[in-house]
Amino acid sequence: MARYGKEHKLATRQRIIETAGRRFKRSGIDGSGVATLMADAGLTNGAFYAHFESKEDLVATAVSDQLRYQREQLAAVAPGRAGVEQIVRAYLSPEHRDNPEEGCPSAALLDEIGRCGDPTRQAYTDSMLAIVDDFAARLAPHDPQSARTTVLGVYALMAGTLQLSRALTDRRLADDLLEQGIRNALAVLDGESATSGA
Amino acid sequence: MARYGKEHKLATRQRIIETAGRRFKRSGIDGSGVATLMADAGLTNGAFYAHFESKEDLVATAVSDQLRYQREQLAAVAPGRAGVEQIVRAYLSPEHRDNPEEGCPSAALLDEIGRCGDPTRQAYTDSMLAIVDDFAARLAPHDPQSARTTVLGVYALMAGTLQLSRALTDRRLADDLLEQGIRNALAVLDGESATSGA
DNA sequence: CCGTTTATATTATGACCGTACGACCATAAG
DNA sequence: CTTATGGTCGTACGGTCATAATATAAACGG
Repeated sequence: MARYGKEHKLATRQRIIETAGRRFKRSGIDGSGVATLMADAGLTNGAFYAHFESKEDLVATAVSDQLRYQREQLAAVAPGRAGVEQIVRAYLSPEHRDNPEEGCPSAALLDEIGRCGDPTRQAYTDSMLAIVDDFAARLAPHDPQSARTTVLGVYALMAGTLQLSRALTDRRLADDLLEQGIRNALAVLDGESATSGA
Repeated sequence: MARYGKEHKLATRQRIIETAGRRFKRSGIDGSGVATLMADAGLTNGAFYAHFESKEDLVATAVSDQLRYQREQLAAVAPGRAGVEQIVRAYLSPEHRDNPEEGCPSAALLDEIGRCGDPTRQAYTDSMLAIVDDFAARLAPHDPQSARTTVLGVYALMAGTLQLSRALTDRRLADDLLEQGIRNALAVLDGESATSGA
């Protein structure tokens, strides 16, 4: 009875989710209307509600998807301290700052997510925990439970630093802040591993 | 010829700015309409444009005002390391997290500000620098220039941590993150002062 | 003490965009 | 050729920013 190959709708849905993720990061959640989101995916607004119950439904889904993608990217980096430093430097780079739509969803949307309803915040929390646990296991295989909070703290540090760097009009200052953020992130990570390692 | 006491309009303007600041922090910038903002101040939408050129004009003004207020609050705290620790603990407290409309404008709005136009970001930058220079002078009277970036980094760390704590639905985890943020902020501050002091 | 003057605020209006839904259509699978 | 699926288009209703016309109220002169 399947009139369309069953991938069709799923592929469309996925396309909407991905383009929406990018649009949200560029224009904000409240700043992105359904019509615009659908146009980004090459569709018109009416088709939206065949794929999602509501805008909030899409928001939660897109946030999850964005964090899932971020998790994959992080997992692809070489293990060990060298990998960690590479991640930190890439995250707190001028390139990342200047291309929010291709970057971290938390840096682009965190305060807006904080104002979202429970379903969206729950989706964010779940996906966030997957990232953090992934990373904690790599960072401290002997005690991933305690490393969880450390990783969360560093993540917050990096997201906040990138946001502030984006908000400043003084380029020089914004660049200096990124450098400072790298030092801070590494100091926290090294300091913590020394503490828990000793 | 002034038929109204000249304070009247200024007082009204200030009332709009202050109530708008609170509303922005609660509902976001894009999430707050002009009519709502005016109703908060006990007025109707039409009167808005007698006080401000546009919504963006108000946003820039309100952001400045919020940061000016934050600067005053910070200046009122006792100097020395004890004062610094007090500030960090108050900032990264569950009370602050759970009352965004009375709290830090950066924690509530930073990513949205990053997407604002130049005038707003410029206003943010100027007010931010006033806070940071204030604080840097208190923290390292001998070398406030270098302390500037340190303070900016800690500010970003704290804002990001508070945002993330607000986004998480797991209360326990959110609380743990705040504690971790306090440790991180103090570690950065103590580490930096040791470096520049030695 | 009262009316005039004028600043301030209200209400009405404009054109546009927001979410959400329903009717209709084209197409591709069987 | 039938059928249901995924899509477009049109629509409802409210909210958005902004402006203009109108009403109100405060301070002054007489």
